[in-house]
Amino acid sequence: MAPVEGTALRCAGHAGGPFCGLPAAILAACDRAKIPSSYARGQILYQEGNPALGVYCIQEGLVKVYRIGTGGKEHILRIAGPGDLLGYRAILAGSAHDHFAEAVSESRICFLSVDALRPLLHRSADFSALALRLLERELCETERRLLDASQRKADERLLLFLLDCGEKLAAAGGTRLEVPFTRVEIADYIGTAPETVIRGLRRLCRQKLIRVTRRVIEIPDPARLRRLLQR
Amino acid sequence: MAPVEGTALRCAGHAGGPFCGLPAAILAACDRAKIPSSYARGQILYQEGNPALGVYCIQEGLVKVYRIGTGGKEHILRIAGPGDLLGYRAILAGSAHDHFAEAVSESRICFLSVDALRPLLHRSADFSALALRLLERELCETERRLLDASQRKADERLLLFLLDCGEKLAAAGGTRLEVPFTRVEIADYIGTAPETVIRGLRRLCRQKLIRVTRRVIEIPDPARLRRLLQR
DNA sequence: CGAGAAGTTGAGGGCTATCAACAGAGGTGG
DNA sequence: CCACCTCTGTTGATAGCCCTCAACTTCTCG
Repeated sequence: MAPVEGTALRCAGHAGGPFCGLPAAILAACDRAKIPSSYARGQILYQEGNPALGVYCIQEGLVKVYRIGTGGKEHILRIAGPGDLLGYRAILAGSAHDHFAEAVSESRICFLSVDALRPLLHRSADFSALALRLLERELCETERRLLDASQRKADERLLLFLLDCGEKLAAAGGTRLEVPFTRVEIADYIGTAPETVIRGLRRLCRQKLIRVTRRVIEIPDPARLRRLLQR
Repeated sequence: MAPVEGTALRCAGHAGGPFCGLPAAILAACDRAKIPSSYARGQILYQEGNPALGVYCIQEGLVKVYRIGTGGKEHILRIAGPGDLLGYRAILAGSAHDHFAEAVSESRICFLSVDALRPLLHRSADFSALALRLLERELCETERRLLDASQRKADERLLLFLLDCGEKLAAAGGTRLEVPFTRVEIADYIGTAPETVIRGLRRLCRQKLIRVTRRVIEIPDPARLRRLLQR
């Protein structure tokens, strides 16, 4: 891919980003229309029921995407990181948002209003292809999680969470993770009780597989953890 | 929608079918290309790893879509019925199938080869819109199941299965279901053990909420079951 | 410093997986 | 037609995972 100047591309973070492959003209248009802003931990991007005003492209930070289930319990559908695009589904479906999006760490996020996007949407088949790619990826991811939720024990799901987090946070290759999630949030993500998360972490500690100090988790040997999940 | 003659439309089963909304010319082309055939219970439409040869449109019968999880255990991702389209995801992604599709009851299913489809695919934006709708629907459904898998007890998931089955099978409004699934398959769908399914059914029987004789399940008052799930 | 949130630990119990044994149905071959 | 076999369904017993509750500690922030 030719190196195209413009922050829309930089928003995507890297070559694998969502906008990768779009024509330069469209990238430039997006670039002009985008509104960058900062979010603190706990700030809401949008809520269930909100009308879809545009899409959000994460430049830096992590965002939790969740629903409220039975009994007001939060369920985290997905954790979005740099390069991920949020809020596009409601626009595709022409409906209101059906989930919440909330920053879990200090984040820099660009907003692209639907008004600015609409003319491009209708003019270019590239956007359909983009949307298809995004949906497909999200669907694969969700199906994988459904399988894990059905067939894995809580401890294994915790392991999966740690490894996933490792990939999202330590793209640099480091094994020391500053996990921005509370124990309750981890529990809401893997579908268990916070106490179970704590005891799971403790067990892994005792087995010298990880080291935990507050929100910092070190994974000396990720490959070893992955091996535990094989069988 | 104007009534368009052609079996492609009839394949879709009803006005809400997947092809609904496509131009008549495309429908006619699909109609010419389709190959109808019959499947017995247990017959495989395609397997994980198979190259994507085309799409399957279910005219009659039920098909289970599943993966093999840890320890060779089957996990049913979805149950497809009349009007549902299968196998299109591998074509969109340009990859091999990543799951299995198998008839669970006597079925009539039309096959549309990718070769016949390809020229249409590239020529028409309608197909993108169709694919987006299908993916979106599938994703919503999967997310709902993920939530249920994480937050509902096995008995509640059984209830959800029965109600879903009711909708799929008894479109005529009847409350008497000829469920084509074995207890093991029900267990694989809701993510539990077959014994748990059996005991759940028995408990519902004792509470006079359903009547079970072999594979026939009667639900006198679906609304009452649904109310149990509210809280 | 105080209050509230987050994290931790222990005890208890319910849900559910697992194992084992058996009953019934359906299909096959003699 | 019957014997046999296999697959499915069923039941009971047992064990273990994990949820719930409650108390307590630690951290954070005004």
